[in-house]
Amino acid sequence: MEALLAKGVQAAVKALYGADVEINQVQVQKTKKEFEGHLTVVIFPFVKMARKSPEQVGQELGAYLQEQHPEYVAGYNVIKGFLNIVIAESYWNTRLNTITQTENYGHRQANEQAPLMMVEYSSPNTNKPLHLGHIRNNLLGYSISEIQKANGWKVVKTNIVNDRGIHICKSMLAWKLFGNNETPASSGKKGDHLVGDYYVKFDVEYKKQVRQLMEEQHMDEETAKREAPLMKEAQAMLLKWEQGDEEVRELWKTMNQWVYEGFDATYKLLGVDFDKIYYESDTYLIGKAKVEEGLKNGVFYQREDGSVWADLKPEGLDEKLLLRTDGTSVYMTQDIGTAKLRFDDYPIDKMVYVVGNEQNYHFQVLSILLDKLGFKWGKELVHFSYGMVELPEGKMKSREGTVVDADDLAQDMIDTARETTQELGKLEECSEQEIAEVSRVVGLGALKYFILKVDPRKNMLFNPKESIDFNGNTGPFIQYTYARIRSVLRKAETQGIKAGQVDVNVPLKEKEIQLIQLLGNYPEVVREAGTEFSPAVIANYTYDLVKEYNQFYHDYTILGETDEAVKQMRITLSANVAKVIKSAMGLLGIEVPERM
RNA sequence: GGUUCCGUAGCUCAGCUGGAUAGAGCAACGCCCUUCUAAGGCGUGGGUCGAGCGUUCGAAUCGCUCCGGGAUCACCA
Repeated sequence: MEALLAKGVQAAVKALYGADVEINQVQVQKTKKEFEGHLTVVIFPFVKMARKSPEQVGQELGAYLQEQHPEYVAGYNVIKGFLNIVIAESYWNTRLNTITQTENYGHRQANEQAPLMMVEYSSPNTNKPLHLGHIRNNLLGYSISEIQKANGWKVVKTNIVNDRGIHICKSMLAWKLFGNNETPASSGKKGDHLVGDYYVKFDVEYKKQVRQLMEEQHMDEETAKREAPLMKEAQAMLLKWEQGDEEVRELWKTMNQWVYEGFDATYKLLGVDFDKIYYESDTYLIGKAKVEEGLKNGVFYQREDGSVWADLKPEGLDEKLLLRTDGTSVYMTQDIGTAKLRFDDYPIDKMVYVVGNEQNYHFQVLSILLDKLGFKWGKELVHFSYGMVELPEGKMKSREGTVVDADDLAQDMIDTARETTQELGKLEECSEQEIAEVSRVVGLGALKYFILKVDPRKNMLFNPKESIDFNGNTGPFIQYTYARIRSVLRKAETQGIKAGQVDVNVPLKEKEIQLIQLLGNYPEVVREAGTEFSPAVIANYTYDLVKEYNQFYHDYTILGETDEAVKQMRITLSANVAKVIKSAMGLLGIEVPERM
């Protein structure tokens, strides 16, 4: 609609003033509520070429448009430098009919030739359970994948598990020393939590040793940290792992397996999934090989101590280490290896890394290095950089026990949803199974919406003391509206009325036009969410739509309407709002209930 | 210190490719269920858009300076 009007204005300016204007110079926006009209043309850009007052130009353009396009321009008014256009009712009804007919409205389906986007997200360490920060990562990763699919990309969701290194050895060692063969089965603990507990146990015992060494042997802190027997043992274990020591590898496999089972449960609870999972233990050697290849080709250089570096000073950055003196790999080396493996596995056109903004520098460097190594998508890789989740006290710190555990939080939300459901007396005649399902959907909806509605780039605050809301600009508010519409539609169906084509001449209330206009914007919103990499765009749009619908729902009766054509239109309008809510929430990974 | 992101109502956030008197939600107070789900709707109060200068017909939005905060600049991942 906006585009159509913009074109009309462009032609009008040409006809009236003989001036050529670029289409993007024509500013068409939604008319503010206080004024009459639906779309507004800003006319300041044309006053110079017309050499008339803004008022006059507005009048002339309005008159011209109405004369040339009576099929959609029903009227106009000019206030200051703004030309407000009233769009014809028949146009809106036609628009509604088009939306009703469109399959997968707002989505562009990928075809065979569609480009392939790989989205890496989650990427956990196997030494501790997922926390709130991971929740944001997982929700963003899943949602942006869905959004890009809706924009016509083929998407491969991937996860790189950091399954090796000193941190896992710490958990393994602590378990060996203090674990008494505890297993998830024997203790009933979730595997990732169990392993995480031993990681904490290591830290506690290690600190004791450090303190002891400082007090009894008068070491300074640095030395004590290095000399503590536990640390030395962990390092020895890592070495054994690298050498493929059977016993160490066996324990490593067992404990990682526990963690994976735990992660899988969390992923399932959150409703996120992956098409392909990579493990760093499989990719780090490939990274080393790739770096050595780069060394041979003169892309990198070696220092006298044997370490390998990339010189990024020409790019305005510093030098970057890629292989240590002892030849072992670092984080960057592993990411290069993973990239190589992925490149071999898939015809990747665009690579997206969903990783926190604390790693902006890392990805700036990675992009340059991949490009230097000849990965065609290296230069164009997207670091979907998102802000931290902060607590009122600041950053979450596992050592201070301030991390918000992912499983606990999700479960709390579901429990709260259930309590609220009971307090409000909803679902009283439903089965336990149905209540549990609605509680799950609503609780998770509240959590997901809370996270996804804020601009991903920004840091966000989570206050555990003030639990996540279920009223206002929230997931449940949107879900509730959906359930309400579904309820009306069910009743309509028992009366034998279904959504369908509406009479083009049916009269429309302003609120109804507003809704059709909002529905009409959906495809553009999906597109913007894709190019901006922002699920928040979808969330905020849906909130606006739902808010508008609730006002309509409050002000007008649907089933009680006596004019059959109007009734039909309202049912169709409602059905389309429900359709878009469900679609939009789907892009956020949020389910919608039939009743709540 | 270099780089970079951020600063909008008491709180959490929209708005930022310049456009009309800066919007929501929460919290506070008041009203609306014999009518399709009140997890809803309506209303009241609450703002030097961190500060200043500049560009412009027009600046929360663009540029510069400053103030305040975060991240990062590891032979950690």
